[in-house]
Amino acid sequence: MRAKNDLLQWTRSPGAVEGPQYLALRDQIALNIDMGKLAPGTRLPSERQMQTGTGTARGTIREALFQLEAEGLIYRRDRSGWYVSPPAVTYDPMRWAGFMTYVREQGRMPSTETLKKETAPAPSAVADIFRVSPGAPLHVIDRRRRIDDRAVLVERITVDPALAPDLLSHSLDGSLTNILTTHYGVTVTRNRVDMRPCALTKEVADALGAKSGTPGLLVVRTSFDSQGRVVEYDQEYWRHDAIRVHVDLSVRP
Amino acid sequence: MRAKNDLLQWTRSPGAVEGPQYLALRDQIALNIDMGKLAPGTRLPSERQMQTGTGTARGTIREALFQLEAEGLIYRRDRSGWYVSPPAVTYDPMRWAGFMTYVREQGRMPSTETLKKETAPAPSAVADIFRVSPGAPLHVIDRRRRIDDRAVLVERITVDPALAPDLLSHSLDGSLTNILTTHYGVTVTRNRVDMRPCALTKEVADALGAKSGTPGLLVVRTSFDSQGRVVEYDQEYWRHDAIRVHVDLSVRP
DNA sequence: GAGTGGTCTAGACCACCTT
DNA sequence: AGGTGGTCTAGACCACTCA
Repeated sequence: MRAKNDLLQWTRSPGAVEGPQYLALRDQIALNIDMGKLAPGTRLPSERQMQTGTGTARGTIREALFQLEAEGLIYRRDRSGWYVSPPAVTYDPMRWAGFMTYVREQGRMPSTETLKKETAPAPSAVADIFRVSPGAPLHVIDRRRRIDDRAVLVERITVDPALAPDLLSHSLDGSLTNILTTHYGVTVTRNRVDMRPCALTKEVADALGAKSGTPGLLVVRTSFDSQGRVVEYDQEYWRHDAIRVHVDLSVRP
Repeated sequence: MRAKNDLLQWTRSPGAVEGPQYLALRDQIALNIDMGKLAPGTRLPSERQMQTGTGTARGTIREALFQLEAEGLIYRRDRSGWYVSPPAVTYDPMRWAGFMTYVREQGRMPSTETLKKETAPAPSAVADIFRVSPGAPLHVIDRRRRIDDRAVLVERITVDPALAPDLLSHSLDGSLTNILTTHYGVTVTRNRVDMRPCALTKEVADALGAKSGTPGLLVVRTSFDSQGRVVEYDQEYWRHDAIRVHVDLSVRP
């Protein structure tokens, strides 16, 4: 029953020289976020609430929200509402630290959840990477990872059973590389990382509680041992607003 | 005058179990692109043409196009039309090669254009980076870079005049690092790179012939010399579908 | 000047989350 | 059960590109 949101005060100045009105609304909300009036995790008023008073169509309001989503300032939980994004964590591919480590280092709370684990025949694309014949059995692990209880990525890890036969009998909610090292004597000596913007497919989006098609970042990591064998092949689908990449290089004298 | 596009044959199967129709159209177009029926650079039929026959509203068609844009499969030229995206180039921050070099190595045609060069007072955020007082004069260079004639990024480079006094009198359409090395004896020994998804602001979007708010990737590079001084501060705004990042690391024995 | 995408309105119904 | 976002229709006018 209270004046719940100052967001609605965005009545555009009539004589303004500005552009489209959805950008004016975007600016309004962005300003509130930047000034800290809307803290991370806060839920925005509903789309229909933002309409009240203004003669604005709902579609126009949604345009402003999509814009902010693309910028990483807000995100949505499917059919629940729009929320202010927490700050992104920084990922440094040059360090060998795993998710649990570097998230914790940044003062955040990481957690991992195994969604599925099975030994399944290799699809041909993956078989090529492991240099086995298509259809050969490979361990496949699907996990979901959270930061401060917000799901930020799902990943599919593929491991060759030749290197770690009964891998799936372990608890996989911690560091996988750790298990490979400790229990199977595997040593990773080379790491390849590829990154590209993408849109989340329905399957991934569902697991993240997002809408299919929301922007994401695909990070593919391939680890090799000293003999050049692929140890671990990891496809990570990130919410695009949750990650930032940082690389620092010096010339070796 | 011909049957110009098979894209319109996407009449959804009536009894289908599938989801929203904009995703069906998305799949249709994506399929055509993947199969090579729509080559990179090809222009899609206009939105209103895609409507004809189907009883679909224009808004629904646009939703499919936005989705494909977010995935990086297509892009738009403002008020001109939708086009199939060319393949992305791969950027490896660990190599010290510049844009002109690595684009050429990948069989593509790079070009650079200087939009503006001036010596202007430092905004406080930038002054901090260079460790000068706010308002101190710094060289600022705005450039636009293309791959195969398509504008893919605009960048703003900031250089301390103390290191390169008459830098702006040079032609800046080539490698800037080259000029700094050759003419001013500056040696870069450290490079820091930061990356994050973003949305293109109006100013940037205009320079790229894109619509404000289209998804982008911000790459910030900071170069230092052996004494730890900032040599070059470079903010690159990329079309998100034009770049892919690749890092390869081995343990040093 | 014809055609394009960009913006906006004013409805509607649905699946799903929340309480 | 009520409210939320998700999808969709059917218009309209505008600014701009392109030939």
